Amino acid sequence: MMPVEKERRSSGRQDTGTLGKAVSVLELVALAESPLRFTDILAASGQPRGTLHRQLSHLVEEGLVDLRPDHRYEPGLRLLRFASNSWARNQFRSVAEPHLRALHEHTGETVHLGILRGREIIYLDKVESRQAVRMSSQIGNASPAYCTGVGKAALSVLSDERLKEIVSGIDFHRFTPSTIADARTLVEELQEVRSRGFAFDREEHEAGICCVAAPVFSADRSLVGGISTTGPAYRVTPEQLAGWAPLVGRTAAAIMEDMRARLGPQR
Amino acid sequence: MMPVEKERRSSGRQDTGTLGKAVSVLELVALAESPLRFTDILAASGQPRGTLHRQLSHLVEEGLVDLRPDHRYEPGLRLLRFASNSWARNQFRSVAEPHLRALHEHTGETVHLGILRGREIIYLDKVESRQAVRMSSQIGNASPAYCTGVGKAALSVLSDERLKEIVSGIDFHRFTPSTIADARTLVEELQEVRSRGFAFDREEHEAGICCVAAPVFSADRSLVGGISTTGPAYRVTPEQLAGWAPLVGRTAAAIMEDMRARLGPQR
DNA sequence: TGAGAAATTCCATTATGTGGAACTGTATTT
DNA sequence: AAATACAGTTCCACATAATGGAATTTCTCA
Repeated sequence: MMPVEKERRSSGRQDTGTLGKAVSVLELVALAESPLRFTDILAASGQPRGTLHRQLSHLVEEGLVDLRPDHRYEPGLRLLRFASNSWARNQFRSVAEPHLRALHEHTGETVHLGILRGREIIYLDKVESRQAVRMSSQIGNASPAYCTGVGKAALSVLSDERLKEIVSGIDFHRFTPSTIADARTLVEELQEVRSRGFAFDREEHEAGICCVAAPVFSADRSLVGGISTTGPAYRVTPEQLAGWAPLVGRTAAAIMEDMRARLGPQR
Repeated sequence: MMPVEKERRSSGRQDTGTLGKAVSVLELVALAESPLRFTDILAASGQPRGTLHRQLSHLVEEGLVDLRPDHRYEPGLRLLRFASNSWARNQFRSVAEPHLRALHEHTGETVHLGILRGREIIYLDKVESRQAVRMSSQIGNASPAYCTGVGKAALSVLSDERLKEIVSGIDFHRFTPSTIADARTLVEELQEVRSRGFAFDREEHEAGICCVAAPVFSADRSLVGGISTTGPAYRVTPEQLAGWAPLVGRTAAAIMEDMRARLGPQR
């Protein structure tokens, strides 16, 4: 017998045993562009047939995944239920909400709230310039931190140690000609963001989209994120963005003030 | 040794093994009013210490649950990410959306889209009368089918067989004086809904809130739900509701028409 | 600073998940 | 209509990974 060494997962994933594998499968289904067939998941997951079949059965049984009559798997409604509560009760988000509205009133442009998770920014809230788009497609979406305004603002308040750890793991990708595409440039940029107190995104993630962002963080910096005002490049000039910066900064400060008041100073 | 018979879970839950237990714990955390301590979860879950601790560690590791510095567990951001995609890509919802808007334009009141899952209605979308409340606390929320307009509309299009199965499992609870509180009354009411084609909710779930709802379902009725127009009792008279009924019915028909066109007639 | 509560770690035991292979059902081709 | 290929499901000997009682560490607040 020679168990040698069980092939280690490429990403630095710890061992979360059976659950981890099931969640990988769930992720595959949840983030897929369209409902997947068993075979598709089989190929993508690298799991053996029998195992995958049981995993999916259990996920379906639990309502996390739905199996349609045409044998395609799609995310289940129970996910929505879980997320709905966590969103509604998220303290970060609920504290920030009125401030985001106010910021939107002043600027007339779209306002975002995002939070750093690993190397990604997850958008927690959004106030759109156009009318009611309830749970916008953006909420819950993730974007790389290194090329978004909110992301750079968030990164800028991390300790050098944590920052180094994160930056070293970034897989840079040029979304547009102005995307920052290497660690050195990013760190330099973040130095500037630190001294300025806010970050710009000049079409670094999406062509034609710019923003100003300011960091928001809990007292112990265990929660790090940011807010931003975003607009189309043709309408929002660099001067305009710079003009909004102080307001965005004050809004961020007000949110942190409120957080401290509500959550107590320990965090 | 006498393993006798492993205590069967009270609710008709199948065996989903390790995953099922982990999901129960996740649900506990996700649906809790506020972040829970380890001990709270321990008591609520009935799991042994060591086991629960590992389960939570794994959930945290996977990002489904967050452990705050004060040793309290709260739902993790990854849930949001999963749900965001499933919501945005949900075909039922996306087909219905423009129709919901139109219905809202005509009535001026809040419009809901809900889907039946077991004995509950899960709200998939909402167009509010007042200004932008993006992902309202309602979206993703669940309410009992038997006392909501959307729920009764959905139940009314089920086969007698499926209906019987569901009704027999309902745990009736009087939310208001007018809540239907027994199976017989419910079935009678559903007969009426069937012949009328739409359902009313006259303050049966929440005092002061009424609605008219019409069923929406896929061709094979594997997906069953409904749409409704809701308003406060003081403003929305029974006559007003009845007046809206045909419009709500036509909207539901239009949604089903679109679904058939987009998903093909098989479903 | 100490007592008590809460959280975390440990580890022998065994229940549970694993995965290769066989099987069944359903399209597609000749 | 028979043959072929492909997708989905079931099975079961085996080994891994979950279990849970108890010991240990860490927090909390008199």
